[in-house]
Amino acid sequence: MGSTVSTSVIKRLPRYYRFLQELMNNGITRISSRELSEKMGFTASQIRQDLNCFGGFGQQGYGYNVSELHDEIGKILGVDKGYKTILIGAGNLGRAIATHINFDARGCKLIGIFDINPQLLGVKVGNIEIMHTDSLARFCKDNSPVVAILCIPKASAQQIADNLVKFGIKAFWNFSHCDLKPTYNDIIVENVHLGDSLMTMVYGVNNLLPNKE
Amino acid sequence: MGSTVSTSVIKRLPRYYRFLQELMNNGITRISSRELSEKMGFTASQIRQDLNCFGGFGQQGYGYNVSELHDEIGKILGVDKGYKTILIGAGNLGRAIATHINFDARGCKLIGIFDINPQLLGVKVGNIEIMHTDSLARFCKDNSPVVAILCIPKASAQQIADNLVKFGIKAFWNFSHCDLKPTYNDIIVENVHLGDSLMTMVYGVNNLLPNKE
DNA sequence: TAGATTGTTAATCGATTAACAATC
DNA sequence: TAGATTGTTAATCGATTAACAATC
Repeated sequence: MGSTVSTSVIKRLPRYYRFLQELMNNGITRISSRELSEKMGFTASQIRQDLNCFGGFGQQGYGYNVSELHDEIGKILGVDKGYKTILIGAGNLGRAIATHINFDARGCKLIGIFDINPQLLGVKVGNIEIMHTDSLARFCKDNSPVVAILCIPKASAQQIADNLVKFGIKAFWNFSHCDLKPTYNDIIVENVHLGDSLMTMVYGVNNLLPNKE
Repeated sequence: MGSTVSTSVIKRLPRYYRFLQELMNNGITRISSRELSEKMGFTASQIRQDLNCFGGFGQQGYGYNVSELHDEIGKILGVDKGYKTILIGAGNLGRAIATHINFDARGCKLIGIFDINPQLLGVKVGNIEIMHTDSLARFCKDNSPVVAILCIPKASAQQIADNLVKFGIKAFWNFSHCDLKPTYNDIIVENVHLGDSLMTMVYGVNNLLPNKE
């Protein structure tokens, strides 16, 4: 239960989950850590090490049952939990996230979208009507969402996050251009810095290409 | 030049860059590794260690000059390079990326957007007209883009990437739901797995909340 | 049974932190 | 000069890899 698994391992779990899904789709029912390692680019040792953080899912002399392992990892990740989720900020990025992400397959259920811009009120994104940020408190009281996705400018992000914690939000998926510091303990924060990711890539290019200057 | 800096360090550079920008905006001209460590949540040791991978930017007894350090890191990252960039896939996510990201401030210059859907031809995203994927070869010949952003379904991602490499693309910012394996060497790939990020967060929630079952 | 492959312990490697001499 | 803080080396910590006994 509570025994903490390192975040390095956790971050690899979704990747295992994806590859196992792929294998299932290809009708492969059984795989050894060595075969999986070749497909995924991890070492077989690491795969066995990782999986054994959660239990012995394999069988000596046989390997792993693909769909069984897939389901186990899904359970560990919580893909079937359907945590009630709201999205704040229905700009370009917010609307894209709302429509592009398969929340249901990843343990979330999108139940509300909010924006501060009155012009967006009632506009539909997927099958959800955008509501005004003013109605957040009421909505949270009535529906008890657990996860909040922040697609708002960094200036307002911290303050809105603080409020949301008061409204009972337990986790943030944060696309705002800042590092959230939740005021309270036991709040999960996953910061997504797309700009940082792009700059990392640019560093790579910059150090790959011969400088022409 | 070529002396390799670990990716752990590289991935922290954009974060330094952001915080230093923030400090500049607040009119702070000078900072010690200890002060910076408190703001950023790294240890002072790590900050000095990181920066010294690239040179001695500080001064004993004084600390670091904020704007100088900011500019040095910017130069290391290549934020002023303006690498010509194209975006493939003008769906919800593609259009959001095109409009939401400040490419110019991150070493990229978005010069073309492509989609396979004929209905999108000529539609403007920002100030760029969507072109058909069929014209990619021609466009690359004429304009020599270096970076490609992939916002296309995973089924077609690998094949399009292979083609783009033939057209001279040197780096991918990949939002497709797959891990790109570029066929050639010396190609930079930055995979962004938004779904994985969400699942990591869900794992956190799942292991934080008391299971009610 | 013999062969294969796991689960798990031990060895290695790399990254982070601590310490301190150099120096502004 | 004395105080502060870097640059850098050494110590620690954690994560990855290798090895192998257990076992299917």
